[in-house]
Amino acid sequence: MKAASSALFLEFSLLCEKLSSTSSNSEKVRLLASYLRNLESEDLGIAVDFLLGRASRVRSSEGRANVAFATVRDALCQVVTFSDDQLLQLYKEHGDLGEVAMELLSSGHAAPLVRGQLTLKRIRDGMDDIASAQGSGSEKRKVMTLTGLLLDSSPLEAKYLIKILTSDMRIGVSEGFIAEAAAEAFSVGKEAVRKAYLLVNDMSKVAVMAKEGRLSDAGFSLFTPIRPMLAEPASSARQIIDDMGRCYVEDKYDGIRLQVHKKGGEVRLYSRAMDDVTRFFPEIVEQISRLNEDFALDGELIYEAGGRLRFFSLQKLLRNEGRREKHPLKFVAFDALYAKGRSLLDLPLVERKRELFALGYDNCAPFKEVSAPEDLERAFKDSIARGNEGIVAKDPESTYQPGARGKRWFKLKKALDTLDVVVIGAQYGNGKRKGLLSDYVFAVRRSRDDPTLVPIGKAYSGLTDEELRDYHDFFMRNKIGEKGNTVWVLPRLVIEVGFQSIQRSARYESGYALRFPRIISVRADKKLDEIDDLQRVEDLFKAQG
DNA sequence: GCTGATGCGTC
DNA sequence: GTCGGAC
DNA sequence: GTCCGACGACGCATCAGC
Repeated sequence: MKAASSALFLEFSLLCEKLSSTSSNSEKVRLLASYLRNLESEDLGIAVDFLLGRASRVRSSEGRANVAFATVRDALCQVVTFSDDQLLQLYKEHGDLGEVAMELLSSGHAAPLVRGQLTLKRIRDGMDDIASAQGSGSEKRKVMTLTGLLLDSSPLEAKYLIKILTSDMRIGVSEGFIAEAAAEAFSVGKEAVRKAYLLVNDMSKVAVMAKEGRLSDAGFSLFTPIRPMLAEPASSARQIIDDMGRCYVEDKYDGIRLQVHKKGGEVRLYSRAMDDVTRFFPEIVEQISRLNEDFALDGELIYEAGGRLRFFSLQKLLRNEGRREKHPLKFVAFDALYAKGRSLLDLPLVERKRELFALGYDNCAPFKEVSAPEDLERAFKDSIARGNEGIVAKDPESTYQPGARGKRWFKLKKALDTLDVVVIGAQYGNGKRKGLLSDYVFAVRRSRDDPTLVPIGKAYSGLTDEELRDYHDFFMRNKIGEKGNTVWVLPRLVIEVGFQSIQRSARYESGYALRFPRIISVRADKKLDEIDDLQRVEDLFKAQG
């Protein structure tokens, strides 16, 4: 008898099948709980990671394996024969690489006579191998390892193998359900599991803690980031006041969310996804390490010069390790999570602000208390005038709720600009939008006198499923060509797109692109000669300052 | 050494 | 970041 | 209220292939 036995991957795959075919939340929890209950600790950790599409633990906190379409295609090539056309066709039909793999394997070209048995641990080892591949030849190595696993996979197992590897599970299960299931499986309180998760921030660890009765070990600790609290979008100052009454308001900066932990001489910076980004921003480390106290702060990293380009300037630095030049970076702190040796998460904002300002850090975000819509409105205008995105309004009595987008923090952003554009193409969707033209490419006129259409962006967001289905048929009737994933259509459908701002772009012929585009309405009343032109785009771009 | 494809993380 | 859909 | 999935633009790192 082998000591290192491990749960079968086939059972895991069957569970996933059941999960994806049920829409009932309670049924999902029940299925998960009865599966998780019988796993020993190591398998439990792996199973939770896999359920969340987290392939490996090496190299990346988010479990990414640096594998997507191309690598999977190359591995499948080793196992089954198919043409490029076939593959694209299948992908178009299924909108999901895992399902494509299942389909290809079940056509039965290459099933070996004897298949090794796949266990969770064996898959995890393979995933680790793939994720840790680096340097010259790493692509080949990834393909080889994946091929090895595929050779031992039944079609169903291949489906989930690929889904995990590409972090593309789509089984309707995420952290929330796992938390509930772990509570049920190991007979512990749901709240205890949730609370541990907010602090430990790793569902696979939390599940194991629940199993082993160690949930109470969880506590806030320095150098373990927590999920940042989020703000709910609001449509007006009045709505915010109606919901919260009195609130604290501060500017919404166009930067990068940052959590700063300091203990003694050690300073660590964490991004919104809780990746350690310390190495990219030495300026901030230097500023923070001058301070005396130990603490954890929440705030926004901003670029102080560059006008409209502030966010882009930051983005350039984000992966740029070991640079020599200095940049005008500033960490604006707006919350304190930990100070004086204790967690502040359960204190109301009023007191957290007090603790924050008591640290003597000179870049705390200024804030004001308001209780009238007009005052909030004024704060909003002032913020825009300072070149910021809008405001965030917070309930002074609220505790810090990690990861929550509740009605305790609201954000109010600048009103959208809009353009009337015409749809010139549409792309096939993935997952639940498989086989559906679900992403529209649109264009403006070159000028008032020149009706040539120049592409400027893509959008789907804003349409309902029903509308997508209707326009799918419309586009198929107006199809004039097809290339890759895109169907080109006669320019007949005029839509109004909203966006946050306009960017220079090499991606589109127009030379511009839209930030956060969405479809506001379909302008069936408008004709092709009524859409906006490039001149207007340029005007809007310049007006941004 | 350069270029294009690919992957990933920020908003 | 955005949004719609389902519970 | 909350969770989930289907999507936008950008820029950088990495690797394959020339």
